[in-house]
Amino acid sequence: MDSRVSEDKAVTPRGRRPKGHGPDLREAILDAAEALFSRHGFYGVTVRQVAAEAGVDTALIHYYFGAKRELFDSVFARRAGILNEARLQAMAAYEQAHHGAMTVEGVIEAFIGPLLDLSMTNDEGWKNYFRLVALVNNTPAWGGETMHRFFDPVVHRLVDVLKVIRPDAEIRDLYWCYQFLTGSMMLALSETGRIDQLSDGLCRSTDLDAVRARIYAYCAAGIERVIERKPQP
Amino acid sequence: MDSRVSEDKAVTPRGRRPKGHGPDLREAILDAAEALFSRHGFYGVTVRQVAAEAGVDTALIHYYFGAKRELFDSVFARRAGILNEARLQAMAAYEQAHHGAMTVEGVIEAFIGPLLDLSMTNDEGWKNYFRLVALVNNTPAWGGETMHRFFDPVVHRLVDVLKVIRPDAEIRDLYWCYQFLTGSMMLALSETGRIDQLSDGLCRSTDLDAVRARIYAYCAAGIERVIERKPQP
DNA sequence: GTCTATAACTGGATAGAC
DNA sequence: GTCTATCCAGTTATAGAC
Repeated sequence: MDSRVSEDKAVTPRGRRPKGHGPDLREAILDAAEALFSRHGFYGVTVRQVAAEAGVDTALIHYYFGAKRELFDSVFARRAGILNEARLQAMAAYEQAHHGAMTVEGVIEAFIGPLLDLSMTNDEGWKNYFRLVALVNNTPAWGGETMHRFFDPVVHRLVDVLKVIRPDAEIRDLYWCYQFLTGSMMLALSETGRIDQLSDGLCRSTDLDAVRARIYAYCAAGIERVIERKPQP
Repeated sequence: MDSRVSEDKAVTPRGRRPKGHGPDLREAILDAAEALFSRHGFYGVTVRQVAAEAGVDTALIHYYFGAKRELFDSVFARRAGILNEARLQAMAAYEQAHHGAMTVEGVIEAFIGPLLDLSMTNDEGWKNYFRLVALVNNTPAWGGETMHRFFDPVVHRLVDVLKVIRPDAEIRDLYWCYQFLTGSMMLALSETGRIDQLSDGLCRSTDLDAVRARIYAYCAAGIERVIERKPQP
């Protein structure tokens, strides 16, 4: 790293890493923002609240990230890469291990499994992140475009693999099935507490083992039935 | 209905009907609020914006509905009754017409169909309303509780009927399947435009006929497979 | 890098005229 | 019922001290 910054815009170091002191404040801010945005949405959170939660001053947030919207984008982008990598790897591993004998359910497991794994990590941040993605996913205003920017490649990968297993499947069916699947998956990962009240405590939305035990079969069966019936023209 | 209101709190007529002049401003305000809240969420909309959209003054909104939150609740409650009524009726009709020969897919159609029907009405308001419900449905902070207050009875009805058709089914499986189903359904009804970009125009999220042609089969197959496999203890 | 202070503005809500 | 005018709490964002 060159110590002389010469003269390329020496104004504000937006997006710059902090020097390297003990507790990384930049990450702390992102964690706090992630937790709050995921529960109340972009407009439901103030920069002040994020600052309070992170134990820093509001000015510092603007110093690191610029405007509030840029902070939000940074939160969204932070884990997207890791997530995509994990999913692509899981799908590649499944293909390698089972090529010639791949099943729809197997592919679905490779596609959804990593999300459940990450959500069950000690890192509570992943739960918040998935809540955030779910929230963005059904934000009509700008959600579609955002999802598109970050997550399309993995989905195309899924569709491609399904097409390999079921060559007769109509592509449009696969896209619609993906949409059904992602709706179920995102709601489950949001852990909204709805099922707890609905079932009067019989099911708990935090019980991701229960989700895992059912969602692969549920989605796979749905996909199979849709692609196996000739759709009416 | 008694015409004499005697003396019960003659302060502000919150929640009162307007006298009976030409264009019903109260409804216009609700329509505007519905459209805006459904796209930007509660915090993403200002009372001023609602007023502008409805062509009225902000003061009038407070006159009719009180605080902003009460306006939101009024929007949410307005169509809930009609919707629940339509769904209960569709399910009852299905039961009557097919008792003895009910299928999972038939029940699911009775459960989901009315939403698609209403969304395809000329009344654009229903589309906004479903977007709003979807948004509330995965709002971790207070969404679960709100859904619970308004929509639990229809869901219990669905679960009961499914239990009749498949007496061996575990109740917990049915609740989880309902959650998967509602995630798919709400996302589809939100028409976020995501699938349009994802599929590069091959599918359009506004194409509810395409949704209808697939979602019944998808959900029914999912439910059947989940309840037919013995879950591991 | 981090904090203090504050500028500049937007929001919800109401009082009171008509 | 409806609008005008306004209050004031709370917000983003920045300038500048340390």
